[in-house]
Amino acid sequence: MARETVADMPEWCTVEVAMSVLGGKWKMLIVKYLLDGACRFGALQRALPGITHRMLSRQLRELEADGIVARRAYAQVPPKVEYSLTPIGAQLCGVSSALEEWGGRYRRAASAAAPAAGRAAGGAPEPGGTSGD
Amino acid sequence: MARETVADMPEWCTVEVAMSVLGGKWKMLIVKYLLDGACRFGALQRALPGITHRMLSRQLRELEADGIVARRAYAQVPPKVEYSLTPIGAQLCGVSSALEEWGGRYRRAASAAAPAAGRAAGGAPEPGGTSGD
DNA sequence: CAGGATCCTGTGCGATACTG
DNA sequence: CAGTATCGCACAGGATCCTG
Repeated sequence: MARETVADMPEWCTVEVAMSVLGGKWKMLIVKYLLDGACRFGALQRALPGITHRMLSRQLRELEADGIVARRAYAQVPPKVEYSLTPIGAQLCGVSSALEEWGGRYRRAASAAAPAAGRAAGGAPEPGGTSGD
Repeated sequence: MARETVADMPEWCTVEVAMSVLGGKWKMLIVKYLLDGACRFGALQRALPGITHRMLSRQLRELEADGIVARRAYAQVPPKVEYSLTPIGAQLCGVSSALEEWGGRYRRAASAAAPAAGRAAGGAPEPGGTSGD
């Protein structure tokens, strides 16, 4: 068992609940994209550069099991499946934008501190500098 | 190499930037706790139920390298080290609260859908139910 | 009290190939 | 076009012991 403990976690760690559902490399990205509107499997894959067919499929199924996304399959000859956010999934809008805003701010700071080297080897984004917005 | 690509990622995925820094099981929890104010290693460990000495140490060092937390060591005989958030780290406040809010809402929904079984085996939090805020 | 080193394990994530 | 099965690696996360 890994993270089937949503309703099982103590009161104090609601963020842990959220992270357990949105954790991983792709979940948030998928959600963020679906916030723009429902779309097909193929469209999603095209939208997530780097994700494999298998991974997208798996993440989608997990999100579905978690009640975040809804799956609508059309009984056609060329299979067509549309994914969309459930109401609770749509409410991730706030999380997504907060993450986006901070991410942008952080990257800006990181770029300012290490214009040509990312931050791999200690290039921390200058704590007391560019972050003053 | 895993995630030393902060300043290296394309424009569209700021959330990926954020997730790469805050991903993992503990980062967000540590940040969330530090948002309450600076505190010592021991206090943090006591505050994070389940985290090991080693893990906390490692996560803290990673967060420090990422410029999220600041470390202040006192040259005393019983070593005393205080951790706090850097300015950019403190700005995670919004992310943290968004996550908390959604997490709470999600758990509420999950509990409503599966009052006695979590959601391990398909207990998704009723898409069209309690989520109507 | 803080933190590093070593060892071990589960699983997240990915490449490829096959099915309907 | 969408989904699944198998295989495999690398890494996140953890237990334990050792140092200043």
